Amino acid sequence: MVSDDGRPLTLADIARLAGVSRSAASRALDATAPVGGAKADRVRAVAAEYGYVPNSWAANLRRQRTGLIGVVVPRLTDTVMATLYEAIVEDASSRGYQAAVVTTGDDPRKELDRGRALVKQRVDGFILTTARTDGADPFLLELKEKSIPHALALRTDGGSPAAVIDDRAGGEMATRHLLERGHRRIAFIGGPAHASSSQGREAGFRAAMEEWGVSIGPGTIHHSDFSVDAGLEITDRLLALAEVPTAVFTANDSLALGVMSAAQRAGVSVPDQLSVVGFNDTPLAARLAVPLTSVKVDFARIAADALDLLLSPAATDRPAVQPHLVERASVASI
Amino acid sequence: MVSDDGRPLTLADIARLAGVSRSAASRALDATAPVGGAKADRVRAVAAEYGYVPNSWAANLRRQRTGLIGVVVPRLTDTVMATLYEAIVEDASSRGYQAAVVTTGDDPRKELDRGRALVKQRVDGFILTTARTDGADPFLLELKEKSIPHALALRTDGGSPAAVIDDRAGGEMATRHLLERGHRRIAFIGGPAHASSSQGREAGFRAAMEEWGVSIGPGTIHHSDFSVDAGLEITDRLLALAEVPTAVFTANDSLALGVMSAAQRAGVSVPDQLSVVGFNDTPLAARLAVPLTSVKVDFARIAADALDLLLSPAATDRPAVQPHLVERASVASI
DNA sequence: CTGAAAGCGCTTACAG
DNA sequence: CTGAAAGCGCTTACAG
Repeated sequence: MVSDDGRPLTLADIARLAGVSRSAASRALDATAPVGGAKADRVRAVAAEYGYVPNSWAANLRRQRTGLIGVVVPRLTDTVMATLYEAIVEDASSRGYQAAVVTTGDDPRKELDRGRALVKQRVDGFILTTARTDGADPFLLELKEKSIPHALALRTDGGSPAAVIDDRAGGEMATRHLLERGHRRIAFIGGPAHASSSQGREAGFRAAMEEWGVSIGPGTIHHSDFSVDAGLEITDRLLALAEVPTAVFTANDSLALGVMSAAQRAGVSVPDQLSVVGFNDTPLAARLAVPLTSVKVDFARIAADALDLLLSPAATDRPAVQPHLVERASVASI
Repeated sequence: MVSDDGRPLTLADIARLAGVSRSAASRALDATAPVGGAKADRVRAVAAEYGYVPNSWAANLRRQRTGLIGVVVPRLTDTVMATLYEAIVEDASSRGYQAAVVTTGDDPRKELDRGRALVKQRVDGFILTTARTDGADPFLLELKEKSIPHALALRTDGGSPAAVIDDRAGGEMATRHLLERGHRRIAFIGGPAHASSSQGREAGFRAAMEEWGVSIGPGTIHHSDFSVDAGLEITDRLLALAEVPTAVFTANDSLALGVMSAAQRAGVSVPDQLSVVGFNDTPLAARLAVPLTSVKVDFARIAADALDLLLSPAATDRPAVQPHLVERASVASI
């Protein structure tokens, strides 16, 4: 594994041990186009015997790349982002890449600063979950302008390659589920207005309501920042309406959690007086006092699609990943 | 920022532009021991003007280091781990290091595999949150055996350098708080028996109970895997005891969440019939239907201490970080 | 303080 | 298929 002085073996060591030149050793060990021949076999045998691992930083220096992928997320304390990043790290690793993350706290200024720092670290490309449809995303604009490879995940800006969920289908299935259970006064709580994910889920909500010929009540559509606090606050307002909704569909599970907390604080029983459907099916959903019905998403698939888009020059946009509804106890029939 | 061909400027470019040798340019730009003189000033002016950023991978290759720190955590979907990792990334970045994370899912086999993969990537050192006091930690043993630099965070194995919380003090303050509110039948739910964090919190619990001359009831001390599910399940057992506890102190917030969910499912009111105190004060604690009283921890401090231990050759063990109690609505007086 | 030279560990035209 | 040579972008003894 290591030579006498405790340092890792180098290609030169392997070449010497196999009795070939460094060039031949390098070519024999090249994973993409391994060369044949007796000498090459000997090199591979020696490398395996000594557990030789190429110094990928040196190789990348020569190849003029870094093997590093920059990942930009709002925060890692959001379970969705943590799940996605874990999946990216794992998948990237299997493709011979490393992933480096920066968090933006939803601050475009911070995103620009920290994203640029990663550019200076010479990452080979970026995966962003921070895309906006309003164009107010300075870092993404900079990537485009400088032609730095990038792919979007979970959210799209309408232009760049993006690995996304079929948000509209998810919104439809959640809303239909509530309609089928007899609900008619259904509220929707979305995320930020510039997030395509929230837009799609809202579009699905509206489509299902229209399909069933149910009108959307006044004061029952809200937007937010995807936080528990927003769910708490908006629910207080919903419960104060003249016609209180009997159900709420939220664009993520954090909002749903806020809805349920606010309902409980107000003495409103879930699901008897208020049904709730979330989105993402985060691990906590199943473990709440009242287990949450939620739209489940395959984040490993999203991660794989985003890496494909980034790393395969020929990759075209992937079909949106299909979510599905996981029914639990937070929805009652009326 | 870039030369005509679109590639980043190199040290050679800066040297040429400043009319000095590459050696002189390199020394002028060396952050640790910047050299004086008129030429050096000129180099710095030119570098600033063109926004030159050294290729740190090339520098590290020459310096025989990578500037990469490996971070090993059970999972990133645990808010505590996500918070700590975010803090490590940020702090490491300000010291000129990158952080690469691997997750183990609490599986020593996976930890060994993925940790070794990071060793092969030639990281300069490791920060682990997976230490055990029972010695059954093959990857940590390997790091010690091969003298690979490492520091522990949140948990100690009793030997390696470790940045930890004063868990015992935290356990004492949580338990005293319950005792002061009149509780006597207090249960404790810890984490894994091999986790020093859990051991310390339990020791604090026992010390406070003894200090107040209160005996610990049968069946009221439990260990777990720190999960919500464990909190749910153990609470079911606590509620079935002949003498049901009036309060529970849990070694983390996930367990506390499980306790509260199980209580609500069983129709037991928190805090009227059951008081709960958690540990870590994760963001969710304040946003639950019944806001959770919890022991707050400064994770940024832990991250900084761990990096100090890893990177400063002269660093001695830091004093354990002092937690403090955040009182909310989950504790009632009796 | 300065420059010429060597070298970190690798890959890749080039000529055979 | 193979080897000798050049070079990725940097740092650091060495001699002045």
